[in-house]
Amino acid sequence: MARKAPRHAEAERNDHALLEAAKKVLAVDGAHASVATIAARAGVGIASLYRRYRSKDELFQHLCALSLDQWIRAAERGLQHDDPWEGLAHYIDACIEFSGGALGPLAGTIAVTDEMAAKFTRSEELMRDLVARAHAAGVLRPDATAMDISLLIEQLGKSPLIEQLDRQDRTDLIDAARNARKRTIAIALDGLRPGHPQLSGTAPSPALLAERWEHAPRGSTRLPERS
Amino acid sequence: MARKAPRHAEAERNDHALLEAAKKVLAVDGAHASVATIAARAGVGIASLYRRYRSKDELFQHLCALSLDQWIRAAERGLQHDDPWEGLAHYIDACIEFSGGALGPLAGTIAVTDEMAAKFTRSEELMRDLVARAHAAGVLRPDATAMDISLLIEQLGKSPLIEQLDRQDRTDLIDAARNARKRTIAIALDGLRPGHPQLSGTAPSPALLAERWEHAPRGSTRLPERS
DNA sequence: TCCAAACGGATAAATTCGCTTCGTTTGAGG
DNA sequence: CCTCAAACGAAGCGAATTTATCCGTTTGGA
Repeated sequence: MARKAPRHAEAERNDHALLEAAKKVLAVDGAHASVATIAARAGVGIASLYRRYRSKDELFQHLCALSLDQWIRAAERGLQHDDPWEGLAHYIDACIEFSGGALGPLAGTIAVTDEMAAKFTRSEELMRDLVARAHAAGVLRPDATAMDISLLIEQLGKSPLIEQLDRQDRTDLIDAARNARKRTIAIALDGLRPGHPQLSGTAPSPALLAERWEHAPRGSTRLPERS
Repeated sequence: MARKAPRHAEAERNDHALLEAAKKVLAVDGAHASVATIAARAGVGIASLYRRYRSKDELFQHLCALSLDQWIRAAERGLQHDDPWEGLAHYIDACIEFSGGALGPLAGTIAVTDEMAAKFTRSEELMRDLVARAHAAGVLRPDATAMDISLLIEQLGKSPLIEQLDRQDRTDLIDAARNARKRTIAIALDGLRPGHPQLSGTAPSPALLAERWEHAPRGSTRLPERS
């Protein structure tokens, strides 16, 4: 069996801290976030980052894959809800909450792995179900498509005000800002209920978003097995 | 009298192109946009930028002041509308359209001049009127405050999808993306109409946003007279 | 008590940025 | 058709970042 893991526990903790830190820093600094900032925020040395990920891009790819997992889980939990509207609303809330607008800036800057593309497809299917169920129950305005809702999530996930306050360490105000955004989200959700005038223009094609995850410029990079 | 302006016309055209380019680049690249990128996008040399503005910050300050003017004009035009709801809706639409999410990332990175602070105060007053009028006419949900609407505008102004497409020069898709965002905006506007359940939480304090423009770290920098 | 595994931070190498300097082009007045 | 000041574009400079590596130190199970 032998000496395999003298500080295995610490390594795993650091791995988690790194991913959490990367998400926060990405949300605040945008796509040009530096590895030094991420490592510092995680409270680890830079070498610990490069011991797990061969490059900055690989870290971001891993982060994307994990976020896609969260989307999938959120959709599954939404479908378990008995009330179709509550299920959809909780899904939207959850997606806005955990993504924190971190993935938007990343789009187009990293190579898309096969794994990521597959997870996106799965997530899209689940969401289509979620929306179809709400439509069938008549609790969602008929002219709102899954794409409309995806875009709404992306729009609301990124909050310039919260990012500014975060950047300036105004910890006294971010609670108020988060509360304020909750109200904005609630307003948008109300706009999704039935009983509103027909939306103008044609519904956006799902390809608009899908293209982001399907476009795989180079042979997919595979992450090394871990754990 | 004498030889005063051999190429005055070209200079003025370039000035305008610079400001327009700065807004676009800021929206796409965020607050770390470089002067080289801005000058290139405007189709002028770097020196032409520094001949008009003593520094990068001064260019951004001027841009902010101009945007605040646009906000004010949009609010005034909204108030001229006979229909209180139409006036408010057009105001929101206009603000989202021309700001393009350029000012959000700028917040907190440049010094706030007295001029900017004054213009923000004026813009805030006009908007309060706009909202009060809509409230009085009963065409706006009573629990939505001016702050709620300001935040909504800021949220919807910045579109990660459009920015990504812009960055990648996918000119074939940005029209579709803009149309898609129009739908998102329409949904949010519907959520502002009366007849929805009470918003949870307390209304955000106006200070949340105002603080951004009132905070004047150093003595205000004045722009050199031009024209 | 070992010693492999994991650690952190200094550091190398390359890039990027804000800004200046400089030689060239332009176009209205004479 | 010259003249020449005003405006131009772009190469270049030093300072500051950024990615990634190297190496001496710490840790904790066998």
